[in-house]
This record gives sequence, C-alpha cells and structure tokens, in this order.
Amino acid sequence: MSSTPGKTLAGRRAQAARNDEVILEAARAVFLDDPKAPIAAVAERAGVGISALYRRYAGKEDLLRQLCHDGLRRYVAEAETALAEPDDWTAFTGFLARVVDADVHSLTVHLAGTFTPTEEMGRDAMRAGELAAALVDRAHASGRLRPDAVVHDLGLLLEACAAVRVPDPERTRQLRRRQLAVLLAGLSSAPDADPLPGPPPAAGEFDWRWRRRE
Amino acid sequence: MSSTPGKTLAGRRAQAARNDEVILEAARAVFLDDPKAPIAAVAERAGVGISALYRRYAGKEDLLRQLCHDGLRRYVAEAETALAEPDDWTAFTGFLARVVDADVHSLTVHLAGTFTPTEEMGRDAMRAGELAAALVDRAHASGRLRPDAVVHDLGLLLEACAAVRVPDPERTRQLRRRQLAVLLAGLSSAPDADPLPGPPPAAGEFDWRWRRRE
DNA sequence: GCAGACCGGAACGGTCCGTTCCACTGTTAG
DNA sequence: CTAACAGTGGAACGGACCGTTCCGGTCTGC
Repeated sequence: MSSTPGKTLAGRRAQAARNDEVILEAARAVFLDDPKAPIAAVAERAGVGISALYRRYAGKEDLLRQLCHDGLRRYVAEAETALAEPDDWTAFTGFLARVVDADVHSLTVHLAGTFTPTEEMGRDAMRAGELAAALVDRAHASGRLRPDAVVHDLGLLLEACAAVRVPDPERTRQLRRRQLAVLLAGLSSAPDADPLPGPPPAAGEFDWRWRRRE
Repeated sequence: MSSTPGKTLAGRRAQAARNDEVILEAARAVFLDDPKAPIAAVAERAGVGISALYRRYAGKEDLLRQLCHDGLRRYVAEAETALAEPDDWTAFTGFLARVVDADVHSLTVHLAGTFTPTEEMGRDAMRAGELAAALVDRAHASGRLRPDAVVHDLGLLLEACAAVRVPDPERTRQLRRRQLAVLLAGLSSAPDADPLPGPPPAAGEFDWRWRRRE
C-alpha cells in the first residue's frame, strides 16, 4: 500500500487534508468545554502533534479567532435559513432551537475578548444583528411574541441556554431545549401577563465582551 | 487620637475586627467576578496586605470553602424566610428573586469543585434541597406553577439568571430580574401550553460540579 | 516601656503554557 | 533511484502567574 491516490486515503497530502478538519473539530470541542484550555489539549484531542497546529495557525489567538468567526458565520447562516421559512413564529423558534443546538453562543461570546477581532468579523456581527432583528420583527408580526420583548432579549435567552451544561453532550442538548421551551413560553403573548420589569436590554450593553480581556 | 475605645474606632483590635468583614466582602466581590482570581486580588481590593488574609484563613481553599458555605447558608435562610410567607406563589417567586439578587448561585456553584467540602456543607446542601422542594410543592399547590415543572428546574432557572452579567452590578440585577420574570412566566400554568420537552432534570445531574476539579 | 498581636509586601518555589526547534518519515519530481 | 522537501511528533525553553512564607516594622494593651 504504497500509493493509493483514490480519494479517501493517500500519503501526506491526504493526512494533512484530514488533519485540517480533525484539528478544527477538536479545537471546537475543547474550547467549548473550557475557553482557556491549553493548546496542547487541542492537539491531544485531535490525536496530532503540536506542530500540526502551528503549521496551520500563526498562534493560539489566530485559532481562536477562526473558531469564533466560524460560529458567527453559522449564526448568520441559520438566520438566513430561518428567514426563508414562511411561518413567522416557526421561523423564530426554529432559528433559536438550531442556534442553541449548535452551541454557537458559547463560541462567539465566551471566546470574544481573547483575540483582536478582524474587520470582517465586525461586518458579520452587524449582519447577524440585522437578521436577528428581522426575525424578531416577524415574530412580533405573528402576534405570538409578547409586545415588550425586544431584539436584545435574544442575548439573554441564548446566554441562559448556553449556561446549561452537564458532562453528557446529548443530555446537555435536551436540558437546553427544555430551558428554551420555558423561555419561549415566557416570551409568548399572554393577555393577562405583567409587563417585563426594568429597562429592556439595549444595543451597546453586550459590547464589553468584545473588549480585549487580559 | 490615641485611644478611643468607644465602639466604632479603636486600635489594632478594631482594625482587625473591621478587616474580618472587609476581607470577606472583598473576597465575595472578587471571586464572584472571577472564580479563579488570585488571592492577591482579594487583598488589593480589600485594601490590606496578604498577611491579613493568611492570618485568618489557612489558605485559598479555606477561604473559598468559607465563602461558598456562606452562600449556602444564605440560600437556606432565604428559603426559610420564604416558607414563612402565607401565599404559596408569592413565597416561591419572592424566594427566587432574593436568591437571584444575592447572587448566591454563583457562589455555591461556580466555586464548587475548587475545594473539598466539609460534612456540614453536605448537610446544609441536603437541607437546601428539602426546603426548595417544599417551596416547589407549595407553588404546585397554588395551581400557578405548570404541573410538569420539577424541583430541579430551579437549578436551570438559577443558572440562567446567574449567567446574565454586565459590568455594572445594578444593571446586572435589573437584567436578571427581567430574565427571572420571563422564566417565571414560562413556568406558569397555561392550559393550552405544550408540555416541556425531554426528561426533566433529575436529582444527581448536577452533583458533578462538586467533584474536585483540577 | 515592652511583649506581642497585627500588618504590608517582597521574595521564593513551583506550575503551567505558548511557542520554537529538531530529528524523522513518507512523498514526489526529475 | 534518490535528493529535496512537505508534514509531523514531541521535547525543550522561557516567561508569566500565583500560592505561600517570611521578615522588618508599627501600634496596643498591660
């Protein structure tokens, strides 16, 4: 088995190509579990050496940025998918369920502040905000979202779901779905409900996360 | 001002007594903000030297344990207060509001695993569980709590509120109250609501936090 | 006045982690 | 066939960080 240039198995080239994915996957898993995990943990989890990491990324910060940006792109993609859904309320809840399942919030938020963001990330973040606003508008239009809910309540909601974590990933997903169900029930229109207390969350109140932490 | 043995200001004795409180307060603030903060940060925040800390606590672990135990006791105390409230639903919601305001959850949970717990903490934790169960039972009895909510949903709820954090503490409190309001609305009885998905959170599912983390 | 409680903070020893570096291996061009 | 090389594993390095100890100084209560 010297040269099998088929497509699944080959020499160094193929190993490298496979490592590309394996490393990103490992990094995702490791940093999701602990945002300040050492880089060696990623290598170990991926079953590769540390060199394989440094060949692809200039350093830890570079890897983190990439990972976070991927999460952001995923968020945007899910929002776009959701906007294609005809039913307003289903679009809204489906979007949230998929974002929660994908654990995108941990990636974008708990990793923020550990690297200097790129311009492109800024643009993507802005776009993400616009899409989320559109989804919330449609949810309001459907009449099923309580009127005093605002776009930035999504931040609280996602934070709440991301905070749920148990050792088993599948069980984590189930519990987060339960949490999401409670929150959505709480955000649904109920004619006799008391209004939500305090000033609603506003635009700039979550930006501090992106300021460089040491 | 050589000797003013009144009661507010005196010599070393009084400074020591005041430091007792100042240090605990500082430790609370610092470790609430970052559970793995260095001990020097506590001293700095308290405006004392490191010696003043080590005179009182055998080491970092000792301080953490004390702090966590205080949180647990606070939780128990609030629950007992709540049980004295005649109205079942008010007892339930009032308890949660006070626990959320006091940020007890962060203390007991985010610090857990960084020290070896004492037997007394085990007993207090058990008592806390019983009192919480009693409050949930009464909430169920009032008919205002949706029937498929269980005691351990409190864990998810508290986690969700503790996850909300902005730099300003007062604003944090407001946003947490908002989050709590949404969650309580979601946990309220609604005849036409879909049942909550997945198996409800169970007894042993949060114990892992208390296992020693390295 | 003096013994000692109390304190501030420098210094120590150890751990941890990002990054670099080198020896090695299979690959591929000529 | 073989020489250059892309790709890799993992040891080693240097620096940051942090818990704890220790010592010199200060103030108090007797």
